[in-house]
Amino acid sequence: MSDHSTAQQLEKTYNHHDVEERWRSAHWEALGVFHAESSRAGDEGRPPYTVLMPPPNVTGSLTLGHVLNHTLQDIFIRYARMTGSEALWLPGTDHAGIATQTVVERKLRQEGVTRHDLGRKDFLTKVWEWRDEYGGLILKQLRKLGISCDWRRNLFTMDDRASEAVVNSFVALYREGLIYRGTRIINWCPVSQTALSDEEVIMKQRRDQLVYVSYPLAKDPGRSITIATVRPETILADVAIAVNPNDPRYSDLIGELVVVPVAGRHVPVIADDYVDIEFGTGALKITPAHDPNDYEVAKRHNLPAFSVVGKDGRMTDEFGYAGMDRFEAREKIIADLQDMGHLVKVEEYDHNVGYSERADVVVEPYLSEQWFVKMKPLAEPALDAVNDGRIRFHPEHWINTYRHWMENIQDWCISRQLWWGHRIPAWYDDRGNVWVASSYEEACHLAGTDKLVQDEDVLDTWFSSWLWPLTTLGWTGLHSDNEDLRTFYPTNTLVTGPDIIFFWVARMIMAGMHFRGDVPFRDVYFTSIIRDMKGRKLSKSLGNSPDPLKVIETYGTDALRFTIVYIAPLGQDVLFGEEKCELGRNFATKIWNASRFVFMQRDRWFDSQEAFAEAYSAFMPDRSLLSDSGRWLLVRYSAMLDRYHHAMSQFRVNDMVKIAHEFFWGDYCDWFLEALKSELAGEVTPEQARHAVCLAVHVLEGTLKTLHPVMPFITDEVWHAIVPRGTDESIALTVMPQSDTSWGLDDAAPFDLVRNIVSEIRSLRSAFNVPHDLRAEAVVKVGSEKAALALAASGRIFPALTRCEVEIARGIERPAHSAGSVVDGNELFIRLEGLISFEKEKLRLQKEIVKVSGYIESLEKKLANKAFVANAPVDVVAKEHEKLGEARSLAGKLQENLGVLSK
RNA sequence: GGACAAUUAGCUCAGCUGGUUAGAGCGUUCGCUUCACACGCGAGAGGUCAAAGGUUCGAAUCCUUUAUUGUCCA
Repeated sequence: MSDHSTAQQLEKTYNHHDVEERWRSAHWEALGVFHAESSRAGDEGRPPYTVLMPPPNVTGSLTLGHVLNHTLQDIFIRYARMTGSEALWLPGTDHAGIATQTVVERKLRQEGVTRHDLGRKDFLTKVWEWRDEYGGLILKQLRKLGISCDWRRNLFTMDDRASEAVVNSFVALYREGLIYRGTRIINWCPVSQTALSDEEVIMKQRRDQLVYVSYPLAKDPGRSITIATVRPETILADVAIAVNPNDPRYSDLIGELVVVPVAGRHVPVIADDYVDIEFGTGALKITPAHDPNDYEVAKRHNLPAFSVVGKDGRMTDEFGYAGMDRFEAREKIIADLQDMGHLVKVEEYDHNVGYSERADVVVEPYLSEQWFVKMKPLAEPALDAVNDGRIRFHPEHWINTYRHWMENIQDWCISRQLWWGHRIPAWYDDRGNVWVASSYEEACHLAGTDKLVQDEDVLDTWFSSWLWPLTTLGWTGLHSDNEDLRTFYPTNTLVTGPDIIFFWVARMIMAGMHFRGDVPFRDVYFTSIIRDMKGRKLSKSLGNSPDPLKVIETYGTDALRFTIVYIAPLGQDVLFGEEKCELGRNFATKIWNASRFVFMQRDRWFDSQEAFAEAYSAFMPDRSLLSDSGRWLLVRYSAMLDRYHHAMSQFRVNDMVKIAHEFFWGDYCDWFLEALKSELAGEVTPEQARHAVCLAVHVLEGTLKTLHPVMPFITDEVWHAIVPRGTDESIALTVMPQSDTSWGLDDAAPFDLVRNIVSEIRSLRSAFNVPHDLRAEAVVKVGSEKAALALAASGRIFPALTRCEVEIARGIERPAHSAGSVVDGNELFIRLEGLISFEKEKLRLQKEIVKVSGYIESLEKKLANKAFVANAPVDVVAKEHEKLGEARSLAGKLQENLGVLSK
């Protein structure tokens, strides 16, 4: 037990700084409250429930996207914990190869040093130093969100354990023939100077010049063939001109040699089906080193490939452009072609061009030797797992995207020409043979020599991320096994953005299926994309991304968490403005104040904390002691819990939050607590009063639990004030309430009538501009004995809620000088002598009658329709009859009232 | 060009398997410092559910086409 308990009184005003400081993550971390143990789960223990945190980038800092994503994960995990699961949330960070190396290199450049000056070893030392100093920032910021992961298990993708898994899985895949080394045209980023996978290339529309160039025939310079290209600078690397074999325009030229302009080289005209007759001139220049399709064509025709653009995006040719930037060279060669008379024309041309995701420059198709993963064999089981529902996507429609990618999958280029990352476990001997092994020693053993040089390249960061569901649970290779893996794998819910379906989600499924033989998770929840109020994506350059830490400072973490979930429906984009957090802040304040009120009543009706604690622990709602409002509350509470749990089972987190919010504010505060005020002020026995107070606390506590997953701080604070509780106890470890169906419609009906009458009286007062401080008299001509009982039981709440004394009457006529209305078959009249204008009241009644008549007409028409009566289900028809009966009765009463006024 | 999503009140969105007199929050109008809360309470105004066809006894909801917007893939 702790040495102190929390205060039983809440401060007069809610201060989120104090509250969130008191229950911050570090407090629970020190107590180990969010730790999960495989020993507590399993067949005899609690069911395991695991959430895998998408590892944030170590170079990152907290964004609203993180806030949404991690709040959702926290909601799933806290809900699971409170519904009996052994809930494990696995945190970690990602080493982000290119991003991190770029950051550190930029820092070094400010000191006037390049990584090459330092050398590989010293550079990596610098990166680790940087990581130790700044890499924890994002985790620190995440803790501010109050998220409940098992921080003991925090993993970094470059940690020894994760690295071991990377090496072992690489070796395993290589030995199965699923990893190979090959010369191919890959996407090259000239800024980062590394290969990229297809997924790291973003297609952007761009306007370029389509340049028409004529190539003279070698044997007859008077004749020429014209091609169209957007990359005239690569003319220097042309090895052929290709035409379609079925194109009559060029059939006589096939086999001829043409002269490459500027370069002066003679190249053949070849025929290949790949050429599109319709496009451009129907003749295509073939530049195998600078275009993947050309590369294939060249291979078919045994043509050589050579390159004129270097790793840095500058020309490397022998024709006078060497050293120029590729775009500069493009301008120059157009001018030169013009001068030499080869330029036919230039057209503006819109097309899509690949850009490097990180550096935002045009990628260069670059011919080089790289490592690849053969994807087809891995994709098949991964596709099946989603197709047959072993993995479910929320929202479901993302399956289409997933399926499309899986069915058209290309091999994955995994080597990166970087220093920061997992170095490829391949060694070369002096004859150029490659030896793939888990260690240098093993490679030497295989090669039979110790004169081996390791491959210079590192692996794509995603090559470690795709193992995340395995490595976070201690997997280091094919033969790994441990209690955590057995208990917590497959994990349950993955919350991530749809933008990384290919990068990450799909590949994790492949890795999970391949290495562990089972899906890595069962449900994938794709989060909304957060935009600004104008619908634009949040970006640093637009300056439209609010700093979550500042928002937290202003509104509070609970407020931010609540707001972002409240406005983020499943599968829709979210328009976020900082001021929307008022919604969450206002709600937090409401919770605070309502709780304060309830605690005031508790302290008024109980002599001591102990007396309350004793009565409360024994509390069971008792019909004979409850007021109608209390019974009504329990019905509403039970219905709320039903909808709440249902929403959660459907992954409709934002519904779940709305359901709890609506119940608390609308039902609990606006009706129950208001009724309770006047009930406690009236003639109640102390026993009834204490029972009512216990009920108020009981439902407050239950509602706090339902809100706890989304608002962890304030709910813990208020929960600790209910009865004395140690600071080592948490609402997070309590059990979520479930609905209780023993509270049914009969319990709700009496107070529902009272509520409807209260609303009607308020409307009438407002319609006739009755001064708010004027006490008025109302009469209800009850339509049933039940109604009479209900009004008698709750009569004392009317003056407080309506400033009207309400009298129950039978068989009376409409009182003179009154406004009248009908509520649930009961007639209501407010005496308003001197305030009522007969004309106004007549007009109001007439308007009402017109409205009801229209309604009656539509119902009559419906019921007169034989097809409707014949085809519609019986209960639907019955319901329409019922509606009609009620509407007719209402119209009759209104008509009668109007008659009285007209007399 | 293909696939997917969206289009409901001034704004942001609910409305799930067709049967409501179409809802909420914000904003707005009016009244209220009522002993938990003005970050509040109460009462209003505001919508031919993007358009046109179709299915059906019945369509905001299902189907088709069109328009607009967005995302992904060529």
